[in-house]
Amino acid sequence: MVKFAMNLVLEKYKDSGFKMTPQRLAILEYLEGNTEHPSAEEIYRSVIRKFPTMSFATVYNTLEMLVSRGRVMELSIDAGKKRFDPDMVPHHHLICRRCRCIEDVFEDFSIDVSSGTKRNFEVTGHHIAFYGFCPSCQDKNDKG
Amino acid sequence: MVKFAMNLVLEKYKDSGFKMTPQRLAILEYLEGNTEHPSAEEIYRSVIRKFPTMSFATVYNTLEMLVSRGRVMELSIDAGKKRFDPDMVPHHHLICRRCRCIEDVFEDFSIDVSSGTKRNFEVTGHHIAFYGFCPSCQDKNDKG
DNA sequence: TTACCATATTATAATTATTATTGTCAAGTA
DNA sequence: TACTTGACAATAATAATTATAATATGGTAA
Ligand SMILES: [Mn+2]
Ligand SMILES: [Mn+2]
Ligand SMILES: [Zn+2]
Ligand SMILES: [Zn+2]
Repeated sequence: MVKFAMNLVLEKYKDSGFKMTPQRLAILEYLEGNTEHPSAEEIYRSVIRKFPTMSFATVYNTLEMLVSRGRVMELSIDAGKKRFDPDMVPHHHLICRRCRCIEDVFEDFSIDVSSGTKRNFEVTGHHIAFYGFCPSCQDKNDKG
Repeated sequence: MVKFAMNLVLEKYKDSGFKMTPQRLAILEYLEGNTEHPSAEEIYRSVIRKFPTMSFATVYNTLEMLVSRGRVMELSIDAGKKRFDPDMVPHHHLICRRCRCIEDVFEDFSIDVSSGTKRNFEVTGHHIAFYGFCPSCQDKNDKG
């Protein structure tokens, strides 16, 4: 089962032009279908279980490579750290102000982008960040 | 003219509950009406011209105080660093992918927030980030 | 299959952004 | 005046990320 998933990821990236290594495969495997929007550290903490010699630099290098090749999205919606999204289909996010969890929103809100072009801004994309409190954080009183 | 502006800022924050100091006044003065969405460093670089003994910690402390009291907004739309917006009126932003300049967008796009409540997410606000290229960056070819 | 080489990995140093700590001082107050 | 409070600055500490350099390895061409 795990092996099968591994083969799928390997299959998917085999002819992608970049060198496949066990480390990269582990990172890609971790990201495949992952909707948690992990940070570099979370990715590192996960893959190091399988590859104890894994370097943090490898995680950053691989992420940088994947982002530059349009395989992974870099999200700037969490202050202080980047978070990564393997889902390249344009979509939006629900962000919990308390625990910083991030959920996907796939609705298309058909935003009128012309306000940008009015100002000679060439708009190539947009992202809606919905801020609020996730189900498990609504109970807890401290909404700092 | 400068003195007059200074008095306006002083007037505005006089009865706000926090102690007015020359350093804070300089920071507030710099932020007043500023639409550049500066980072802490840019604020520091500006105010230190008037107050050469100004500490970076004072900038961060003052910003933290202003954010916690709802006087200034903290923006998480630039990877790696926070940027600050003294305009508390809800609005959106145009972000240049190349030079990272940020422009205000005050249109109300009347987004349907119900997609959040469907998932038991309590949505308290939203922000649209329009990504693209500012007028001066469209000329330059390298759109990395 | 093997030898080669461009590139990946690792350890580590350096940088950048931010937060925490601490001693000092100045304004307000009993 | 003595006491309290909070702001300031210096500086240390931490977190996230990027850069450097030596070594190892995947992919390929002979
Ligand atoms: Mn997502
Ligand atoms: Mn703004
Ligand atoms: Zn939450
Ligand atoms: Zn620009």
